[in-house]
Amino acid sequence: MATARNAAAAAEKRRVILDAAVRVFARQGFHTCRVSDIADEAGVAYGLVYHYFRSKDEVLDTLFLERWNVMLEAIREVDGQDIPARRKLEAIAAFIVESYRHDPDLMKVIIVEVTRAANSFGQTHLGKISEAYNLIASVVERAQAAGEFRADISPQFAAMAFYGAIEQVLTGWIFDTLPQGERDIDEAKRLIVETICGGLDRPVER
Amino acid sequence: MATARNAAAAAEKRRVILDAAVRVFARQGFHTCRVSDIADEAGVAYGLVYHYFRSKDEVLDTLFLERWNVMLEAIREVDGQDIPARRKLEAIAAFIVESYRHDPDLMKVIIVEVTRAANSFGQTHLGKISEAYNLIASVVERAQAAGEFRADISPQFAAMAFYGAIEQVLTGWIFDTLPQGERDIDEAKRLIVETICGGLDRPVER
DNA sequence: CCTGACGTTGACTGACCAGTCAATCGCCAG
DNA sequence: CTGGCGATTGACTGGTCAGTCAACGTCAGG
Repeated sequence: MATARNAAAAAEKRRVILDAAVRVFARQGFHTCRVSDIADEAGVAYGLVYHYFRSKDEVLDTLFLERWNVMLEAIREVDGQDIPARRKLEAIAAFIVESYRHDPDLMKVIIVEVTRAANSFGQTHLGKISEAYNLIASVVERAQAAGEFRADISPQFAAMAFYGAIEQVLTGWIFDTLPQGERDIDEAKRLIVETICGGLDRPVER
Repeated sequence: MATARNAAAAAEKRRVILDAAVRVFARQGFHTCRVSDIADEAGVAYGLVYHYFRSKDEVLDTLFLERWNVMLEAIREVDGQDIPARRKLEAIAAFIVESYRHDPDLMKVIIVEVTRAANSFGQTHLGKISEAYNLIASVVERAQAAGEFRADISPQFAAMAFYGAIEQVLTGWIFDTLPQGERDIDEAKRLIVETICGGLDRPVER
């Protein structure tokens, strides 16, 4: 049983390092922190980080991919349900917002260091990031075909607006430009979808 | 007249360095490039960059502030006009889109290295950046008071969605995630406002 | 108890680069 | 022609870190 026990212990150590990295990246930023900061935070020797990861970059890559894949999976799951498109967008927005509520540090790292860092890591993961845009775009496209959404706005474009609005709101929370009480966070789920689907215009009476 | 001629020449040299920096930052990114790259691109000795700027950071700060202030001024000017709110948002979107068309490299640098780099330079310029959000929010707020826009979406929030959508579209162009023919760029101005104001929902018949 | 494989350590190295500075240049006024 | 001042040059320095590696610890299986 030695191997199994070791493998489990090794996986745990790896996790400890990843979790420490999230805190350090969130606090200091990826470029500003040193690998030794991660090791210190994890309570582990400098070299051990290189035992579990090939490079500092790989630590961030791992964090990003782990979480992003979960999100893509969630979007696909929502997309498969037989509900109105607007409900789908609500579910997607809710998932992302809840991800933030559940682990703000991790979301901060992913958004600030990868998603919005289109130059450095965003470049590397452009493909993965685009997958999310494309999934959203296809939700919109099918909604247009079904007559749920107006057809004169390109789905790609609508996806950008939708995702852009979400990311901007999270960024607002991350950098304290927007209030982030429990109430505000719940309210945001509604507002995002309401803004993008309903629009700002005062509706002609119903 | 020595002083005057020198002053003009000095201002020109400074400009040459700034313009070179835009190209280098756009091509390689701020963190990845060396100060010597800027000097080379400008056809100037390394040390001269430090004659005109205190630091590498100051070069980027200057580029950002120069352009951002022009934009804030433009938004204020639009806001002062006596036109419907929707027209104001159209004008703001058009201004930003045209800024991109006119100098994509500069806009790329500002968005990628400052606006979206909320960790490094974004932090420094958070105040300036927020000014833009606040101006947009106040356009929305007054439109709500006047009954032009529905009142159940917070102006701050609407501003985030609006600005977020624009930035996401520019980012799409910058990283070739969205098509950027002349037609697409013109179309974008309309689509951004149409999406945010009109919403994605198929309108109940008019 | 021994052995060897693997987890763990942290001092060290090599590369890189921002910013400095002493030396030179070029232009103008007197 | 000359003195002087600001523009210009680029070699050099100091500090920083990512990544390496040789040594040490631990533990399971023989």
